[in-house]
Amino acid sequence: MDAILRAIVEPRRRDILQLVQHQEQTSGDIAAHFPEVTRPAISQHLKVLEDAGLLAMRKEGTKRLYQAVPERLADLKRYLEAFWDDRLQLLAREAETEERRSSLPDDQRN
Amino acid sequence: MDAILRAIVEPRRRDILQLVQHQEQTSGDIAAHFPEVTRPAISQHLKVLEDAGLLAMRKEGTKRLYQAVPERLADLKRYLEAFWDDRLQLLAREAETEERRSSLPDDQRN
DNA sequence: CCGTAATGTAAGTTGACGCTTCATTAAGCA
DNA sequence: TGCTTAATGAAGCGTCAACTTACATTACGG
Repeated sequence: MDAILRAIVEPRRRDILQLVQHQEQTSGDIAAHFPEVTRPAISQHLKVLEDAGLLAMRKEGTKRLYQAVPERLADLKRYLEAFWDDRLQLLAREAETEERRSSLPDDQRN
Repeated sequence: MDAILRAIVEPRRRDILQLVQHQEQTSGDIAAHFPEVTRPAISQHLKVLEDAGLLAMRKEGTKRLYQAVPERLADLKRYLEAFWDDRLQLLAREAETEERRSSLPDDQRN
């Protein structure tokens, strides 16, 4: 999950995700949308996105076609929903560090 | 929006956000939950979160009380909804870089 | 085979950032 | 005023990641 978050934080990678969200694109096509950086840079971004499971790749001759994997974005969406909606993680961490806090003067009301 | 995304990518900052999501906490209280790092480190994280608008601070004597700003998280939520649900941004970028692609040999089918 | 096109990999540079230590501000209190 | 507590500021360090240039791989077409 951390990998997904790190992947989509980079603005360039978000742009790439947008590009291949609804149709396959070759590495070259994608790179052509970003004249400000070189092709290897795009290649590296594609690798990060693929490793995070956000992109699927299939070869066609010497070309490589990339496309978004919507399920992974759904995973992220679910994670964030949980993040801002429930306090289970908070409680978990509370219990985890409870003992260390016993030296504190206040905030012992739970 | 980029600031918000960068802020929540750091796992420690997500933990901090959880801590102050439903109740105010002093800087010291927050730092006490993270014995693995020093207080200045937490201070710096708090500053990043505050700059991103995710945290509100109020002084009380020598203490500083922090609390999450739910509206900012809502902003992020809306942004992500738009991100994976519509292709407006894709179309915008297409139009933006259309001219540069005219030198390419392929992919001229739209 | 050999050349060329499409792409990825390797190595190195640079800037950002999370962290530590040390110093500083600010408030409360004798 | 001067001491203590709560907290940030500043300088410096190490690591990571995004980028570039140069090289390697893979597949097709003569």
